Amino acid sequence: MENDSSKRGGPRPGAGRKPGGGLYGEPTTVLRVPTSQAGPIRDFLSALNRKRQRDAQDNVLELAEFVPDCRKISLPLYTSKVAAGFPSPADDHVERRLNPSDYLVDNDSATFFVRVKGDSMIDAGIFEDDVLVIDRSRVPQIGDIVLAVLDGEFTVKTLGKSKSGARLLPANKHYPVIEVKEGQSFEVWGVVTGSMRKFK
Amino acid sequence: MENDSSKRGGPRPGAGRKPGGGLYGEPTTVLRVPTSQAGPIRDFLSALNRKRQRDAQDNVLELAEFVPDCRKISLPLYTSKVAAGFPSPADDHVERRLNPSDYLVDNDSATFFVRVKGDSMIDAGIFEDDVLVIDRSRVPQIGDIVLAVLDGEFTVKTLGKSKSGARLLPANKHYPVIEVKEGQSFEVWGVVTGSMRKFK
DNA sequence: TAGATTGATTTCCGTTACAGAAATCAAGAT
DNA sequence: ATCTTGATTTCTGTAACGGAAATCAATCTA
Repeated sequence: MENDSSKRGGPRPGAGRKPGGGLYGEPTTVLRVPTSQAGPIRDFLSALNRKRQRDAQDNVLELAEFVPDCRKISLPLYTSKVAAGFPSPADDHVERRLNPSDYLVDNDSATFFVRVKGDSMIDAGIFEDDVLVIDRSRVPQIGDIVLAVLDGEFTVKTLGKSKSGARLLPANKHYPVIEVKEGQSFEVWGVVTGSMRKFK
Repeated sequence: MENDSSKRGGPRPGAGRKPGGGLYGEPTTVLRVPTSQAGPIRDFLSALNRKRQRDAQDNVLELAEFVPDCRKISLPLYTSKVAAGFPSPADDHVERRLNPSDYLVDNDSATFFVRVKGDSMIDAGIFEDDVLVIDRSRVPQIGDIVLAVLDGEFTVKTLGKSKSGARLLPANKHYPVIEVKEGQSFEVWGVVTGSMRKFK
């Protein structure tokens, strides 16, 4: 201010923005919301404001847009109840079909099964008494679950690699990693391509 | 702490709550909202969370009908202990021959399949993308894993019992037990008798 | 041995604090 | 009569804070 004797401006007690003079015309509250919902909530508040401007005397707005979508799963096979209460193979809604043999076996002349003993692969979802599908024609890769023979003993483990050769990784923290050492006979007999289990 | 020589506790680098471990399972943002809308927005977020919990328990992805083998295969099932040599069809260690459909399906006309999503039954060895064998003709018992419909939503859980009726037990400690309440529509559509999985 | 306890660690969430923007005031200038 | 001006007051988005909640693994207990 160059002119120190300016007589403009000055104290105006009671001046200042009046309450309700903001964007929403009412007091505000700070809320923490999931980041994914911040945008939608902002959009909603914008829309609410636009509606309030349009309906100056009527500012009722339902939060209908924000009711969670409770759509049911739409499964054509079973959304209608047939008379007996159970769908039948002849039901017109059938869309998917499955045969376990076709699903599990790619190359039947190179496939056999092994029943599992123990829990060393439990974290990979392979439980005691599961039946594993073994495909001899598959080329084993690092990370594959394989049927291996180490010193004449069969074992099912994840194939790993170490500096000196192969290792067999259990999927259960209570079991040690098996390092294949010099002088040991080691062979991969097939790759586990699937598994099946009976519950009852 | 009266005993200064306690040896419990202590530094654990890397301990601490993991990201995504909060109420919303995602990062949050602070928003200022009109006070009149704070309640409705809170209600919305609560409802959204409840829906997310329901969705997480909803582990049925798709259904499929059983179809018989078009070409019957019968492949060897070996014991896991074969002393030496490559297993052969004449090998004494062949436990028996096995067809996956015969192994998994007891009652053709009452069987269908469900593909699973999520991890709510992971401790029962039911992983994402597993295909479950559902037998409609089985009478469900307490302790059975069942395909149930609760308020129009399919879910696979262990059937439990409470004082007031049924409950559905997840096999994952991170999921709550589902209590079936008065007024809810609840039905068991079949018993899980088996499962299968493709690894590759 | 399995499960509980413990002190430390890390993230989360509701609230408070902060600071610049926005709106308002009336005396003085044009 | 209208515009300008420095001061005043409220508003709004974001930063900061602090206790709660969840997690960790060494140690203890049954």
